[in-house]
Amino acid sequence: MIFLYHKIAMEKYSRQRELIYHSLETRKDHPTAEELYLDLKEKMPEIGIATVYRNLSDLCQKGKIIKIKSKYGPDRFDGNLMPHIHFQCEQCNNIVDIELKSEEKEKIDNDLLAVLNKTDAILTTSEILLIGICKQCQNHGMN
Amino acid sequence: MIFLYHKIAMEKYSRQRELIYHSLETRKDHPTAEELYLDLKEKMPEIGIATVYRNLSDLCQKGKIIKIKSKYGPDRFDGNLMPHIHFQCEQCNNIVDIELKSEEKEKIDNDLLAVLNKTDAILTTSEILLIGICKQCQNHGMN
DNA sequence: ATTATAATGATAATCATTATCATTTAAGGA
DNA sequence: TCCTTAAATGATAATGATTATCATTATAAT
Repeated sequence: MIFLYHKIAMEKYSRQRELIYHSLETRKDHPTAEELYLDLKEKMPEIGIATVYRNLSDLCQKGKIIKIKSKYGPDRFDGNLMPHIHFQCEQCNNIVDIELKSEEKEKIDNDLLAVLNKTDAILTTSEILLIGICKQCQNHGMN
Repeated sequence: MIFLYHKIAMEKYSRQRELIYHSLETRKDHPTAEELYLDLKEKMPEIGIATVYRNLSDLCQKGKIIKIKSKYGPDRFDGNLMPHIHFQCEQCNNIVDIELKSEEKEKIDNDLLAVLNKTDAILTTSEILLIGICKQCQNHGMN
């Protein structure tokens, strides 16, 4: 006899997802999927790159991490959910967080909301990317 | 007798580049390379998609147009060089310009500069993308 | 222990973009 | 006008990043 029944789709634990998430939570940089994959392979040699992409994508959809569309090169991932903006160096392509004090964040949000109010859109989120030349690249010149 | 001499690399006119640039200058939306290609093919059936990508890339480097890294889907291109920010609808993926009055732009720039001054970076440019739900999608619900 | 199914890893497939290269075209003399 | 030169083109191969497929494994509940 066969019983057919529904089961609600539920997340099932996996060591891989745990590792991916924990790594992004603790790293301070913003690795690409491949950079993260190569790093995690050291701790877990059997991990596959598809698993990394799959979980990064899932974690983004659940809002647990953020995908950054890099101005140059492939997408990067960020486990920092605190209000912040990004700075990308146009020479070394590195992206660093710029943390915002709550008063700074409010000021910027207010400016942006004032601008958006002219339209009839609902604001979900905003992304600010500053682009320029970082300290190191100013000193070393072009590599 | 053969004379060898240098010639400064100089831009040579092409009907294709003219068409691509003029189209982006006048369009108010932000097409992807492929969308633009399909549109231009109607006026110039012999145009190739490589030519579109090539010229979009060149025009970007010369600062005559802007490449927008879309939150969803492939890159988009923008011929509007006036100070403005973008709004992308997370349901229909459309991107629209939000023009800034010079006082609004100044306010935002000042906020961002204040934040950046904590670092030692030089600011070249900034990109602001607002994400949310546009008027149409609020009315029609999810398609 | 059994069962159901979510998740994985290998890899094929896809999508967007860039590189290659033979041919065409624009521009500037002869 | 006719040459010459090199930039630009268009077709298409190649690449890079990401997603889909699918047989197998691992988790969690009974």
